[in-house]
Amino acid sequence: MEVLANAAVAEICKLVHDDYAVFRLEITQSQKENRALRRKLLEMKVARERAERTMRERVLASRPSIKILDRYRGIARGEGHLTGGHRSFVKPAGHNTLRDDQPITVDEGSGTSTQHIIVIESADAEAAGPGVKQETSEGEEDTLYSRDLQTGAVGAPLVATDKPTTAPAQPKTRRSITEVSGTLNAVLKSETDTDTLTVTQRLLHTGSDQMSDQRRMGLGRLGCPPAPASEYVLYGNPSPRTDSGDASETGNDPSCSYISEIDPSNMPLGLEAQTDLSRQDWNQCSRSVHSEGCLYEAREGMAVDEVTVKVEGDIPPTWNADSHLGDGHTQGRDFLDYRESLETNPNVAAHYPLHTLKDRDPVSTSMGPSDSHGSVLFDQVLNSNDRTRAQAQRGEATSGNSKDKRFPCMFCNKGFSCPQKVEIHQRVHTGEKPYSCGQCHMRFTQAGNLKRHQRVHTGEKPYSCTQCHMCFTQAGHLKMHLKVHTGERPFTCTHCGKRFSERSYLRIHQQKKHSTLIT
DNA sequence: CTGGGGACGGGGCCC
DNA sequence: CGGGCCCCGTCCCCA
Repeated sequence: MEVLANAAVAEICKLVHDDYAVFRLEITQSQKENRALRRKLLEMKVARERAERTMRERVLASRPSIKILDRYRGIARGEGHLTGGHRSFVKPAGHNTLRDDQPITVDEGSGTSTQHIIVIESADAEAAGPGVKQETSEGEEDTLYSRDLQTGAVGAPLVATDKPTTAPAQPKTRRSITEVSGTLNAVLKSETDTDTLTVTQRLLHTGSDQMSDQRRMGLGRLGCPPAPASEYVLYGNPSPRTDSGDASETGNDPSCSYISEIDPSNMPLGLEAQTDLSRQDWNQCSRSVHSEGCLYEAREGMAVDEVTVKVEGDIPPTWNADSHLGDGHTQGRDFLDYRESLETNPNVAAHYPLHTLKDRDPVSTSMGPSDSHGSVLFDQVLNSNDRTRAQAQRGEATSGNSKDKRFPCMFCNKGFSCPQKVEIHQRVHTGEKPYSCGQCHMRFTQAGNLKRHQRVHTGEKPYSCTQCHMCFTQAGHLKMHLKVHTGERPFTCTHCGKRFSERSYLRIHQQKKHSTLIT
């Protein structure tokens, strides 16, 4: 018996050993590929940097100034320029002793390091104050960005996604490489949507709106803003195995278990994973948004460190909001509920073929996506769903059983009287905003809302108070205002009897004073 | 309290 | 007459 047991153990050990060897081999190969890609990236950076510096030195006068490095896009900004000296931190192309864990520095300049480089890591150039202008014009930047978009498709070579970097600071380079090495997370994410969505949800709600419209115009094939070059350098990595975490950089021996707590700064970005079709678009969108969220939040100094995702063991391939999102993630849950609805709601199949949503690009179908779309858009989607849910809880949502409302929403099953109503309503879920303001790039789900909005620009205030000559852009505001004169306070607190003119005031009051919510 | 926007229902018009 | 489409009014939320 013992002999048999020993034999079994020995056989198991042998199998494990063999598999381990194979695994290590594959990891090593992937590491090599990663290093090769990394080198190509650096070579590209150096080449572009040289070219750009040469051009700038020809054109601009030599005067010391401030250079702001955008660490996330690799685009140097500054009013002036460096006149030479030690300002390049990228390893030269010919340097072949690159080590993964080695800070990459290059002195390609003249060696007269007399300039100071101020690295403002957390903000755009605008935040640096009026004295600092962008050295790179928006047009140029957009052009570059467009190029990135064109080359940023799946399978795009690593080098093609890089952007010219006039003076990439060491942290930037280092960061990029860290991200490149973050392929471990890529596989983890591709295998478990839950990770992505959790992170996405966290990022969505810290969205900023500082993207230039031109950049936002560059939507991916799903209408989602693509991750910037440095963020998706491994997007569509042709390497069949991307799960080779770089041990030297991540500190995780790839041969070890993949149980890891993902470094938020190393979160996978823009990674494409083939999932089932019914969820693919949403996944991709959310990933793209996630990528953008990471990027732009980071640019704004947002603490991406908020995001902590634990990946342990086997995570079910199907999303279970309750098990993966705790309290405080209701919006994320709602967002996911839509996907769940897509899969489970019989109306999806019964009334609207799934492709009707899948084929619809929530953003690209809009007229000139140009606003703060990305994270903000999905933030709105998530928030709006909370509202929808709240309305449903108040009984405002119908079940769809009504004879007059026989057109149900494929997401929430709410019934509407006609397909157009459903289409408009479903924009709550899809985020589609077809109506764009020509003055400010605001976008709306309904034409009427756009029309109302445009009064902001025209200054039109058609609703005048007969009591005080105040004018309002909305009839509802006038109606509300009239209560000032009439003293009407129809909303009474059930706890203290205090009366309010608006329901929202009452709710705020009850939240603050009585810690309760009106029902 | 004001102002801006999200969302929905109703109604008119046209085919 | 019904459906599609559009406009408008309205309620509501939030900053």
